Amino acid sequence: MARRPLTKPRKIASQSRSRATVDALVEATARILVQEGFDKTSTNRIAEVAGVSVGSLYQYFPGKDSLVAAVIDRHREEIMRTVRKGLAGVFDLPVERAMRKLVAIGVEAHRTDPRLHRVLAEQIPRVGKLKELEAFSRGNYALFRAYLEHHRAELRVDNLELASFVCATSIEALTHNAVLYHPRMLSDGMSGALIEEGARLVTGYLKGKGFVDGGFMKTPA
Amino acid sequence: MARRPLTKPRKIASQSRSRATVDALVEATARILVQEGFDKTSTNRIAEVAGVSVGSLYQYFPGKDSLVAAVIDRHREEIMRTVRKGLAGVFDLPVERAMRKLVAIGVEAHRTDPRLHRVLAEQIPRVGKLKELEAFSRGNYALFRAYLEHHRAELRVDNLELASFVCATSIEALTHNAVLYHPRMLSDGMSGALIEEGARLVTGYLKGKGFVDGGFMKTPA
DNA sequence: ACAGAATATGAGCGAACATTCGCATTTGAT
DNA sequence: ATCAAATGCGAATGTTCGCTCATATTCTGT
Repeated sequence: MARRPLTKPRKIASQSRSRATVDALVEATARILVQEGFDKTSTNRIAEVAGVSVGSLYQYFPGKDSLVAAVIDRHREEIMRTVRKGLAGVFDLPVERAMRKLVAIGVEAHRTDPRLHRVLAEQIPRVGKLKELEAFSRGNYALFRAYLEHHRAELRVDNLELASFVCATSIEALTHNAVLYHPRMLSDGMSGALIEEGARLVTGYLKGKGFVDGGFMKTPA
Repeated sequence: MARRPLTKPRKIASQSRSRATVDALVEATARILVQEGFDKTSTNRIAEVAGVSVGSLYQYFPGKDSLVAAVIDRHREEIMRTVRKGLAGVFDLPVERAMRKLVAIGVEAHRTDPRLHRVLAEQIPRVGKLKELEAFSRGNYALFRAYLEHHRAELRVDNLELASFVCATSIEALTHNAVLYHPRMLSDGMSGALIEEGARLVTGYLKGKGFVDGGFMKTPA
């Protein structure tokens, strides 16, 4: 009965089986989010599905939101793993190929558990994870900018900041929307078409400085 | 006391002052959404801010969600008014100018009460308005496609469907993100720069069919 | 085998909310 | 002036849900 008041729910973790409990809880949260929706995702239900009791839940998580946050973190890490893997070598590729690769990576990343991705994307504001998400975006965006600086010679843009924003935003939106809302656009070999178009979009933008009034494009030096 | 049971909350409206009540409720909902957030937006609070009683609220709205839905509809209509106004004459403009105009319209549309727009964008999934939003997107998207068909001769794309998706998605994302998350990008005369870049992005995509391996662009016929 | 720490349990408390219903007040027509 | 319908009121009700705590079970080192 040497029970010191564990009033404030702890977050400190595990020595053996508690690991399993934590995993089960996070896994259950993800499953419920996908299959039953955010509203049905109550602490009691999570515990039930995880096969543990609510009490145990509160041993490791201060509340429902932190459970969802854990799911988000887990998902994001999985995505980053995909991205890092794909990013290898891209830095030294010439623009056209690099862009094609980047769009492909975007598609691939969004394909990581799309149903979960969609729910999370929709419910992130609710959990106050927006800040982290913006940070994440800014990261990609900075990475992109670094690439552009490195390849400045091949480009015909003067404002790299703006160009990074334009490209990163477009690629993100394109892949996000395609995967989540137009899945049939990616069935069969169609995904190649999207990648091709996306790459062409940003490549043209980066390499072609604009139109002279007749409809001509200039060629990079 | 000829009181027939009004149990089921009605939605039928007004003959005079009830109009004011309904307006006050919707207006209060919008104000609370912006200033206090979705979570604080309870029926009681809405009634309080609107200066009416909860009972009256339930006379006209079956519940909190329908209030939010009303706000959404109202906002969307305002946006559509802006868009329609801007769209006049665009249909017959040549590609480059049309695109510039379209991006400008996107910026303008998102500037309609950006704070409300942001909250709504974040909370729409919660209210089950996603279907309508998708329909709305598809509308713009169809409009865009119609434009492309009309100007097919000036273009160098073979898949109009795909091209519409690429352009509409990019413009939407660009303007949305710029207005809501990078407001300083539009202060001063900077908005011109964004419009210029966005227009160049899609125009280049539509008119330049792609690259030959050396980095050349072809010129439209 | 034993003690104490770690972990697990789940009924139940309490706060927040949505919603109702009996009644009061206003409006519009006669 | 009078009445019925429309509108408005808000204390009271019921439900949902997060969260706690007294207790039970398991684990680890000795």
